[in-house]
Amino acid sequence: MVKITFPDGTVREYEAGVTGLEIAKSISPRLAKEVLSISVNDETWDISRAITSDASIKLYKWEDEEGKHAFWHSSAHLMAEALEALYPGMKFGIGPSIENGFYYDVDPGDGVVIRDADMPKIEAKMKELARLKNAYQRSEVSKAEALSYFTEKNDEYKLELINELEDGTITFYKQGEFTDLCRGPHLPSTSAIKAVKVLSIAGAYWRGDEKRKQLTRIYAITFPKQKMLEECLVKLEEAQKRDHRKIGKELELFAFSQNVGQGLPLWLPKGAMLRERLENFLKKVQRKYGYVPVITPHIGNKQLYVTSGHYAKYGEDSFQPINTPAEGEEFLLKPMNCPHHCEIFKTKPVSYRDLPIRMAEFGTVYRYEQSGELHGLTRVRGFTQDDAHIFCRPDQLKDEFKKVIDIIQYIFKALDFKDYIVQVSLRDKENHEKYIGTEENWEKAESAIIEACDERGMNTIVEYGEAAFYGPKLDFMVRDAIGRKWQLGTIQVDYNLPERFELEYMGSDGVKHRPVMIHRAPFGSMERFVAVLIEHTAGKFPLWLTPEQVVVLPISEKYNEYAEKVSNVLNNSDIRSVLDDRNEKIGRKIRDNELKRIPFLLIVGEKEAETNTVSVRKQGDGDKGAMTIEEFSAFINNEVEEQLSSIDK
RNA sequence: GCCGAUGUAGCUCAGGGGUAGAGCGUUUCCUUGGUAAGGAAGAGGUCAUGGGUUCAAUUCCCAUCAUUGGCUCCA
Repeated sequence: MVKITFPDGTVREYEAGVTGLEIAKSISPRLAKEVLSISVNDETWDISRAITSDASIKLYKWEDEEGKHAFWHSSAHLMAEALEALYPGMKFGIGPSIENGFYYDVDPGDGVVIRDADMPKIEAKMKELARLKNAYQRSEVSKAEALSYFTEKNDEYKLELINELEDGTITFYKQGEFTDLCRGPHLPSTSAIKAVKVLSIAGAYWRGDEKRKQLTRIYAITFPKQKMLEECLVKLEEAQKRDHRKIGKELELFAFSQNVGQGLPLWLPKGAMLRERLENFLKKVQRKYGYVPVITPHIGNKQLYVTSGHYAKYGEDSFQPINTPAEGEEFLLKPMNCPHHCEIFKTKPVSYRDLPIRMAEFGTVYRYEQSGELHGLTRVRGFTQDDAHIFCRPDQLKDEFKKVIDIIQYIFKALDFKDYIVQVSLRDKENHEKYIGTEENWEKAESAIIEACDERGMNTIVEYGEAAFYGPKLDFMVRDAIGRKWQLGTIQVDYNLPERFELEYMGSDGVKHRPVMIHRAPFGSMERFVAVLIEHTAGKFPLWLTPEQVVVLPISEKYNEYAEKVSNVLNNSDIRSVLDDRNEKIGRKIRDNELKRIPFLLIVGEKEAETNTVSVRKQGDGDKGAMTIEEFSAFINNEVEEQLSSIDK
């Protein structure tokens, strides 16, 4: 007998060799139907694997990440089996489960290309194989056996993986005709896989290394029920409707032109209005925090970036230098603002009493991003950073850092970004070539960030190797509509640029000292921030931000004059109002303006003109009754006021 | 940059070896209306660009450019 301890602490006895599935059966038939994997002493196992000694266990269902993982990982093997059947001789890389489904990286052999058009074929084969209800059979193999199996199969990718494993830890899983190197766990059989969708096909470098061969990555998702697949597809479709590229076009916020160049966004009037309001909002916050505005040119002498170290690191990712024919000087379109700000710091002697100096600039920068990386407004070649550099004394660093955290959290709260990830990006200690500066300064910078986060009680994740080349960062990441993570706000501690630019201040001791720099951008880039904002709000911006707050709709042409008067009165009291005097019926005007996500529609006809009132219609909420123009104007201004003041609470 | 996909009217898209279609929008006219699409008529396209195959290419092939799903990169 073995003693099995459950998560709630209860202990039950079972025959030695009992499986997870049998334990589930002993609890309830329903659980037995739903259980997908099990953890045995914190190791995840197949539910069909025999437990031979006392253990603490936890059973996982679809609702648990571990359960989904087993399901999708098993599905990846099923897909591999299907691919092997369809493309004999195919070689396999890795096939993990991911957040939403799974993929398999495969090498179909020279000259064989798997195209989008092949996706239905793969899907059909997977369904056909799943119906065979083959069991996933686990076996422990020696390294020699493992190597010989894949040597026979001529699969160099698997051989590479096996060579990195230790003998005695290697397991194979086999279902039907397909055997794979795998740690598991897997489902008992393929029978649970009822719904299959191959989602996309893409290239992916073997082991993520662009110098190595590019394999074909096939993304797919599976479910235990057909209905779940349908729901998932509907969700994907809904998410696509929030795509900022689509809404940006619909609402006339921004555009791209081939004649201007790829990755160079054009802000249309409404988008520019939105962005301007965001900028003004941040400027106001920054004034409160003691920032001073600076303005620097769009180009700078190449030497500036050689000094900063950016040129050595990113010279190739910059637009090529502009030459002055007479002097033969080289200028770069500025890829970042910090060197310019360092030069501002140097314009006069600085005393320790002057610090911290907080220089802020909405600085437009240009980077020659790889063409395959460009994406709507989230990844562009010309963008505006809400940049600032704080020059401070070492003893002020942590406090300044915390204040920047406060600003970013304030901004995110104001725009209702609740789900964000705060990432501490540290250096990869193994990889010295990636970074500049002394060990000592890196230690200081990294601990300053970690301590500041602790003192602000922040929930952070730590990533090694994600630091900037000159210093560690704290990054605020937000997901877009289709689940991709984007870095928005960022705070970076930098001991290196002050060194390179020989920045100094006079200390209280009468000796010159080196200041520390904090680079920070709460929005990150205006372009990316607006993109994510569009996707979060689906284009329904908060009243205080939206380019058009009110549209006045006359019932017929007879009331155009009154409607225009209403609109003018509102505009004069700082409400952004426009007139829709098209020759259309009222129903049509309401529909069109609702689709444009206008927060308030004012319907005016005979009644309203006689009584100096407006009929108010709130977006998505229908008729709200009549008000006088003054009442409405006060109401809107009050709403805006309240929205903004509620952020402070 | 690499692998795949896409490129037809302002927008969303259909079509297909014999030089093109729908819906929406736009223009004009009719209509003057009460809370999510009033009616009619018209304009609008070197079918991304450049080559090739063919009697004939927007359609097939190749290249380029742009967009796009990923990979790599991201100061």
